[in-house]
Amino acid sequence: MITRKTVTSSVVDILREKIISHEIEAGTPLRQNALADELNVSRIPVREALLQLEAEGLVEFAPHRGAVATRISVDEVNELFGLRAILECDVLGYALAKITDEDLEIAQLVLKEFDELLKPGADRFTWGALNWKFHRSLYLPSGRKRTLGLIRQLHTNCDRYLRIQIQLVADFSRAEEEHHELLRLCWARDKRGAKKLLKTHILTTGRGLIRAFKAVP
Amino acid sequence: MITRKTVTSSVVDILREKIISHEIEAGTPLRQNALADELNVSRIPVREALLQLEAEGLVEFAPHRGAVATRISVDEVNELFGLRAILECDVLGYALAKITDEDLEIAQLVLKEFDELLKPGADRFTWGALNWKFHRSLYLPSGRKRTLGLIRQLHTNCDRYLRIQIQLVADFSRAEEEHHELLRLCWARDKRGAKKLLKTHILTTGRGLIRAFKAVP
DNA sequence: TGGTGGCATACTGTATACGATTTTAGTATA
DNA sequence: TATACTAAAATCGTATACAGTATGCCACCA
Repeated sequence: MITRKTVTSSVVDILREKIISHEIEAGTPLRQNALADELNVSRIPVREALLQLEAEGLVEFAPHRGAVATRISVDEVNELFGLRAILECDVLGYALAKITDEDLEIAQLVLKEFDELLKPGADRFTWGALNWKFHRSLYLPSGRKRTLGLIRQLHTNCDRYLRIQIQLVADFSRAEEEHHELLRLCWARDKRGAKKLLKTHILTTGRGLIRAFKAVP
Repeated sequence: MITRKTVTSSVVDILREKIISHEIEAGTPLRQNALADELNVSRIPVREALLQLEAEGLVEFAPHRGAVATRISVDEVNELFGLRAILECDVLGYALAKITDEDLEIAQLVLKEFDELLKPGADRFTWGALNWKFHRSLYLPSGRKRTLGLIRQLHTNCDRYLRIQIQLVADFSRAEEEHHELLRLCWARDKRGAKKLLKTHILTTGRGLIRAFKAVP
């Protein structure tokens, strides 16, 4: 099965990555012509990509003034992690009711990839993608597509700010430990314990980010 | 302050209304040419409108096959109302901590509009919009923009299915009573009571809808 | 010198045109 | 009769072209 990719979808991916990685800084106006020239495409796919990114919350449009990479406040970071905590704990509850051993083994494999990442010299920029992959593997059995869609968006937005703090290495390894513990609780089908841990897992990450955020405004 | 409207945004509004009102039925392929001719615009704004509606969950795109009005399952209705219950209760908690008497008076006014609506002969199709207006007025003081955005989308999606059941008149007046009671609890700043009522308010509406849904598949 | 109005420029929004892909209908073959 | 293949039509995706709107600069006036 080959997957056909439209130009627009490629542009979406490229721009999303550039925004998440802060190659495009928050507040930067996104000139359609410039982006089109840079990517060797016409303005139409660029426009359509920007519209999709607006839906994801990464850019904002103003009529006749174009798109701007959104600038986010501390309050909003707080809100994002709060939403994640609520929605992810909820969906985890549904997932644990149905989760199979095979599902858990898949999650285990993702954690293996994580271990690689923590070795020195590894590309830490894939951390966000891998983090999402792990979390998603636990939520997928719930079958709650809408919720998963919302959570995915929240992760994308959170990643933008997680990447600011490279100094969060310590936090990464803490997260890693919590992931292992979380998976253990899932194997035990301990719904209450897993939800509780997940909540603090998400909220402490958020708080750590906000602390670092305030230090370097 | 005049509000400039682009063609695209008008098309979004028109198509959204058509989908919510079931003038465009679920599963219908949305031909870009046909829509463009019908609305006397070119295909570009139609495409861009469809992209936005995809983000709202009202249509789905398949590459080179175009957009289709999404068909929703009972499970998904269930999920939507579940999400509403969680998110709205959460945001109501934050809102009640800050809500002022002026905010509450605004909400009161919206309820007045509601009373008009329940009189015989009134246009029941604006019910969904008004319902959202009331709920929003209670949540707005929270200042949680992201959450409000998500909830708005959920309301739009729920409306599509609420409108199927015109026979839900009884349910409408029940909802109306609950709105008054909810507002009363907000005046009293009874956070726990308000959240509890809101939860059952949303979930019973959802369950009623699903019952009716199963009766007429 | 400070402010207002008008023009030039840059950029966005929309239309039109073209090329690519999918679907469909028809024909040939097993 | 059913299936595989081919050609044509329909539809989508993208490029190019034009029109409308915002922004900045400069002349002009108080």
